[in-house]
Amino acid sequence: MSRTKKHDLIWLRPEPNDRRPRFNREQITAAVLKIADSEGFEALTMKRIADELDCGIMTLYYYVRTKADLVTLMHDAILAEILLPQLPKGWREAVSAIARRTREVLLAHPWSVASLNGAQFGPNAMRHVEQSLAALDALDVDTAEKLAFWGIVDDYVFGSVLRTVESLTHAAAAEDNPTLLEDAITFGRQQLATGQFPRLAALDRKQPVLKQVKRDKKSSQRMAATLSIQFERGLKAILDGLADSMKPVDS
Amino acid sequence: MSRTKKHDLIWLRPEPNDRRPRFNREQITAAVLKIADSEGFEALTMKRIADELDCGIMTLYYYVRTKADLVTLMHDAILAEILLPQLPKGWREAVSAIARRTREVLLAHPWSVASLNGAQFGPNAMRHVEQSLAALDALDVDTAEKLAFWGIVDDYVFGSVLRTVESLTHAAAAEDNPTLLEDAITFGRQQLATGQFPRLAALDRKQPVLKQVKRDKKSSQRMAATLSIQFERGLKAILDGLADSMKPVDS
DNA sequence: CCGCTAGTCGTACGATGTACGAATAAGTAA
DNA sequence: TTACTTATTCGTACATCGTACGACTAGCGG
Repeated sequence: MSRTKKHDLIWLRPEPNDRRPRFNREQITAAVLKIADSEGFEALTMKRIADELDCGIMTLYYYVRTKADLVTLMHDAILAEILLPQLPKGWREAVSAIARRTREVLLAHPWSVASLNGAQFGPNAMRHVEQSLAALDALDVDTAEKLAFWGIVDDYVFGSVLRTVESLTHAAAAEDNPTLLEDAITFGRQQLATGQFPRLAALDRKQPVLKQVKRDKKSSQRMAATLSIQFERGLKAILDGLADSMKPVDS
Repeated sequence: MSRTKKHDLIWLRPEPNDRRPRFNREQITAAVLKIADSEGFEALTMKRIADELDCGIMTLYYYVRTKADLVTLMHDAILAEILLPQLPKGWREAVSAIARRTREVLLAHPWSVASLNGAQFGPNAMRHVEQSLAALDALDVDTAEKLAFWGIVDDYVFGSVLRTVESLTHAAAAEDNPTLLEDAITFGRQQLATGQFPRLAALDRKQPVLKQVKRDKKSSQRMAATLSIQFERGLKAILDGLADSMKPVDS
């Protein structure tokens, strides 16, 4: 297991390099992100990570106190990705840009939303909040109010991503287990047949939802586009509503 | 372990009652909910559940194929709770009522939001959607549009609850581990001291966030009230915005 | 050359979900 | 009654997981 043997030839002996550990947190975070992105959050095993880095499992615990720490690192990395290099002019555009960016990044790492139970507030979280406040600089209200404003938008973004990820997960599950989809359809039909759901039944009659859909690239793209439009609509509605709520009637 | 011994006295022998299993899913669901509510989602162990029901662990697998099935049952139970006995008049009031109810119930079962990865669509989910559509009966748009409308509101509600639960979790964690809170404060101060966060620093100067707060019942209530007001504000903004987006300019 | 200690990681343990199949008892047919 | 069937219960065994403990190694300052 020892990777550096005692050799006589100097060229085979590593240069004394200040006694550095083999890894640093950045490398470990990168490995962890890679695994989570390509194999899903549940594939994140200490063993899997150690294999990826080609080290012993327990070595990881030199860099990190617990597996939860790794998740914290992952979240902070994500928040770094969310940061915009610069904000567009105008608070509305700025807030929209941050919201869109947040959505994109979270969707690119579908495990992120599901796993943020008890996420810790790290350096990049602070940067993100600061940037969100900066987006609202032009607004003539106090900081607490800006935080509230931003919170509402963020709530919507997170909720939207949450449900989107949810539906993508289902789609994926249906893809590699067709029986599941079949069963779901059967169940849906049964329920509609009870007559308890007139509105849903009517919808299904007009444009059948309960049907086997061939999932090809085209349909996925169309679905993504629909979801994106839906998101924009909600975002616009919220911003409109909030903008209204901020200018008092007497102006 | 056998709970029914062979007795000679008839009164001690159970009446032949049609060979019924000891439990049904309803009872199991109830037990599971009870545990999750009182001890948290992570306390939900097959062993813990079996103990609660006073049966062997493997007995559970007669009623349920996998632990995930239990979670599915839990979610459906929650959705049942969310159903309103009747809807208020007027779409705005109806939608608000459903949204508030959803929030209340989800907050009453904080594990629900965190655990809804891959939740299955059950009977009560259908009822919930149907009711949400019913709330929008008065609107003169087609069903797909109503679904979109409802989706946006639901996204916000979920996101809001998600973040609220998040902050409650943190508060609880800080409570039974004061060191954690201390560390967080130290970290925050360090970060602010770097000067990278002028807006946050200004906020902290005006009304210090980074301080030890004695967590008593009063302060929890005040926090809950604040969060609730914040929620209402967002809800109003969304409904205003959506209502606007639905009446075309030409009327 | 010696002792120290930063860094690595093998071993061991307790906890978990669940596959398998044995044990039991209720019902049915003889 | 007796024997057979089968619904229901659950003990045992196992693979997998996170991680505590402590042994080992190698590079450093003395």
